[in-house]
Amino acid sequence: MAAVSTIIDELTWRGLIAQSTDLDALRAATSAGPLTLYCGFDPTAPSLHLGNLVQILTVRRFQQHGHRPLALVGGATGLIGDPRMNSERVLNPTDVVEQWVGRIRQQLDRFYDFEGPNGAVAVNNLEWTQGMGVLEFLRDVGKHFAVGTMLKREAVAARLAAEGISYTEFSYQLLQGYDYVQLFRRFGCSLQTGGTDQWGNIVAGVDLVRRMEGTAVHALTTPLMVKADGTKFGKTESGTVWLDPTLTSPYAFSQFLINTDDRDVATMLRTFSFRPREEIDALLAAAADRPQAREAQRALASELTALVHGEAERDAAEAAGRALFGQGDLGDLPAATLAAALTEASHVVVPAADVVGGQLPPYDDLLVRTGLSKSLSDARRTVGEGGAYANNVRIEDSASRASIGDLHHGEWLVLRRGKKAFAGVRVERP
RNA sequence: GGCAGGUUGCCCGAGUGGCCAAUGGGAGCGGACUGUAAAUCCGUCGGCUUAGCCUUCGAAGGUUCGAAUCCUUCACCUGCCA
Repeated sequence: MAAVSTIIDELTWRGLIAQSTDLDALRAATSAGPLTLYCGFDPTAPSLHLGNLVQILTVRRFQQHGHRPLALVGGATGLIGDPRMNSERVLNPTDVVEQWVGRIRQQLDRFYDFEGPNGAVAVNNLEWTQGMGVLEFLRDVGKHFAVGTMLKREAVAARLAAEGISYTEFSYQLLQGYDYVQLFRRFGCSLQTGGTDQWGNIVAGVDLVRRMEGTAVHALTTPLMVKADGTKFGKTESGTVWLDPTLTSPYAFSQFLINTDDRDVATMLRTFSFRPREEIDALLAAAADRPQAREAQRALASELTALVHGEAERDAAEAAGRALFGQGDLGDLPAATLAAALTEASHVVVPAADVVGGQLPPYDDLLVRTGLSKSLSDARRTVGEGGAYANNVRIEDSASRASIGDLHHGEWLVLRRGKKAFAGVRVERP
C-alpha cells in the first residue's frame, strides 16, 4: 500500500463503496485537492439512527481527508417523502418537520467539524425550494426528467406494481436532483454520497447537473448493511436504535453494540471505527482467537458510544454494564455504583405509601411497573417460566413480595427478566 | 361500471354453526447449553380480581339457545371483463 492512502483507498478496504459513477475520476478528483461533498438527511423522525451513522461517518472520513462536507437536512424533501417500497407515507405537519430539521441539524454537529478551512456548512433545501413557483419548477427542472427513467426506479416500480404511488412522492426525485444543482452552484459541490437505496435519486442529480450546468459530478453509495441472521441492521425488537439519548439511552446503545453477532463484528468495525487498519485487524484476530472475551465488540461499543454520546456517558454505560453483568454479588457493589447502573439501565420509584408492613408490592406488579413485563399475565407467565429474578435470585411465586430487609443499601431491588433485561426498583423511605 | 374471489392474532396462514382465545410455520419471550454471540432442544406466546371471567377473527347490523363460521349493508384488496 502506498505511503499516502487516499480516501478512496480507505473506503475500499473498509468495504464502504457499493456503487459509483466513475471511481477513477473520483479518485483523481479527491487526490487533486479538497472537494465539496454532500449527503442529505430527511427529517422523517425526531432523531437520526444507527443506520444513518454509516453515511454520517463516511462523510466524516472525507472531511478528515481534507474535504468539505455540506450538512444538508431536507426541510423541503422531508415535506414530500421519498417513496418507500411498501407504502405511501403519511405527510407530517410542516411545523413538526421544521422542528425535526433543527434537531437533526444539531445532531450532525457532533460528527462534522464546522470550523476551519474545510469546515462543514449547514444547508437546508427549503432555502431554494420554498420560494420557487410551480411553473418555474416544471419548466426549469421538470423538463429535464424523462418519466420513463423515473418509472424504472426500484421503489417507484415496486409501488406501481402494488398499491400505486401519489404524484407527490413521484416528484421527490426532481427535488433531490435539483438540490445537487443548487449545491453545485452555491458551493461547487461535486460529490454526493448516500446508501444504495439512494442511488436512483443521486444519479438523477448527477444527470441534472450535467444537463443544466454542463459539468460531470460524482456519486458514491455505501452498501446496505446486511446482518448474518438476515434481520434488518440497526433495529431491535423494541425498535430503532436512535442516536438521541432520550430515545435510546447510552446504556442501551452500548449494549446493542456489545451484543453484535461475531459474524458481523468485522463489518461493523470496518464501517464504523476510526481506528487504524492495524488496530482493527488486531481486534479481529483477537475475536477469532478468543471469541468469549468479546474484545472486538467491546471496542466497537466503547468507541461508538463515546463518539455519539460523549466519553462521560460512555463510561457510565460501561460501568452499568460491568455492574449488572458482573459475577459478584450485587450487594457488594458500592451504593453509588449500583444506583448509577440502575439509573442508566432504567428504574422506577416505589413510593413509601406502597410499602405495607415492610412488604413491597407483589413481584408481578413490580415487573409491570418497571416495564420488564407488558401485562400482569405476561409477568406471571415469565415467573412461571423461571425467567424472573429479584436481586439475582429466581422469583418462585409471582404474588410473593420482597421485604424492606431484602433491599440493597436499604433502597434498591434489582429486577431482571431473562439474562439481559434489568430494571431497578428504588423504594422511598418514609 | 359488471362478474368472481378475498379481509383471521406481530407476520404468513388453517379454520364454513357448538369440542375456538382459535391448527401450523416464522418472529418474539423464557429455560437448558454458552461467551451479554450463534446454533440446537424444551416451554411460552390477548387480557383480568386466573380451577373462572372478559375482549378479539375488516366495520356495523341481523338470524340462532349458540357465529370467525349463515344473512344484509358498508369499507378496502385481488383477478377477469368493459
